[in-house]
Amino acid sequence: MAQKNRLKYVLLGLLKTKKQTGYDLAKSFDSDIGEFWNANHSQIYPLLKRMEEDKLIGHEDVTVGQKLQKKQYFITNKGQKIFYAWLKSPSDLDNTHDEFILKLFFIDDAQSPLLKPMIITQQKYHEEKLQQLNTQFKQKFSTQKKIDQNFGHSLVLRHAIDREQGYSNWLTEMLKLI
Amino acid sequence: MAQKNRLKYVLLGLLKTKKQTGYDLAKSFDSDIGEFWNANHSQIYPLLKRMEEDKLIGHEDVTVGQKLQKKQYFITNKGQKIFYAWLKSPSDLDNTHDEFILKLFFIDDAQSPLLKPMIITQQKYHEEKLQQLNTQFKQKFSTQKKIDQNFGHSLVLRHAIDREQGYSNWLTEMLKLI
DNA sequence: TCCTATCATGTAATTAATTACATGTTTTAG
DNA sequence: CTAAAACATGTAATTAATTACATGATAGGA
Repeated sequence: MAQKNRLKYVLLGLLKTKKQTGYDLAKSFDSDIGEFWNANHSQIYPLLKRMEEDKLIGHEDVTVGQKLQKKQYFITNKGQKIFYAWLKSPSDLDNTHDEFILKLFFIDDAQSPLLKPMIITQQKYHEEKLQQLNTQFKQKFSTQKKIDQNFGHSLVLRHAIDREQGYSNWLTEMLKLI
Repeated sequence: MAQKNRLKYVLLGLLKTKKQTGYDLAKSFDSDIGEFWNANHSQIYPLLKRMEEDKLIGHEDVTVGQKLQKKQYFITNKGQKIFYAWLKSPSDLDNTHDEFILKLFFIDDAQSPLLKPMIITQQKYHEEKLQQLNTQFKQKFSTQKKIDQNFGHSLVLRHAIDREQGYSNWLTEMLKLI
């Protein structure tokens, strides 16, 4: 993919809640937000530098222990402005790149022997995912208070669960069809 | 995004059914396959050249009218082989880049005034999409025969419809919640 | 006959994103 | 005390993908 650069907004959104280092930001993609967005540190560090040049963020140097230098990034007013402008702007949806769907497209013949094993493998994968997401939801949103304080996050996780459930159902339906 | 290069397999898959020019292949992404995969001619032409060097495809020159030179590409045995190897290989799913979901993630407060207009805009979009997909399905798969001959394609379209329906339902649920 | 849409094929410049390379510090568990 | 895991920050090389640049032919309708 070229351009769009929505990662910029992700970083601003993460910095909106609290000051963080590039390392902290990179870690966010391993857990919660990683469910639907990804980035590695080698993309994040240079982007932070550019964003600082554009005055969307700033940083203060923090020394840990004897020598370790950390950069605590924070969002600026300008950063907040463009973040909220983005939030209010119309969203567009990239088409999903689901490799299984792509493969399926090329199976012309309903009787193809390839079909069944493909579906079963995929089903296993999505069922695991579904379970994992359900566990995650229970852990993160055990109380109504937690839901209210991270409302968007809870909606997004609920959506991911719905999506996986739908996928799973569709796969089951397919197995019946063939 | 960098690498994966599944476009290679898409082109092979398209050439599997019939000989085509780069132009024809590029057009495929405007219609059916474009629902879930994209590519433009400036990516396709160089890739075809590379694929020919790798002996996955070949071409014959066709002259139309007085001077127009077309290149009719066809798949080779080697191309068929790696295509079917790919079909049988395990699939992985890139995470979806849904900008609306991303924005939602950053709405912490259930009472945020941003929420409602965001959802309504999105709902309109997905309902249009759903209608459009339903029309497409009726047009393409009006008879059982047509379904049987393009089985994978029909499953994929059905999946896209399910997905949109699920998305729509989820948006409706959200509106009730807030 | 002329004009426009579609057919047809490329290259260049730029950006996004992944993988690999590179280095050093601090904390924690055994 | 020591080793490993986690913290912390960068750069380089490569590939994927988009947008823009560039050119020309053919078919069909007005």
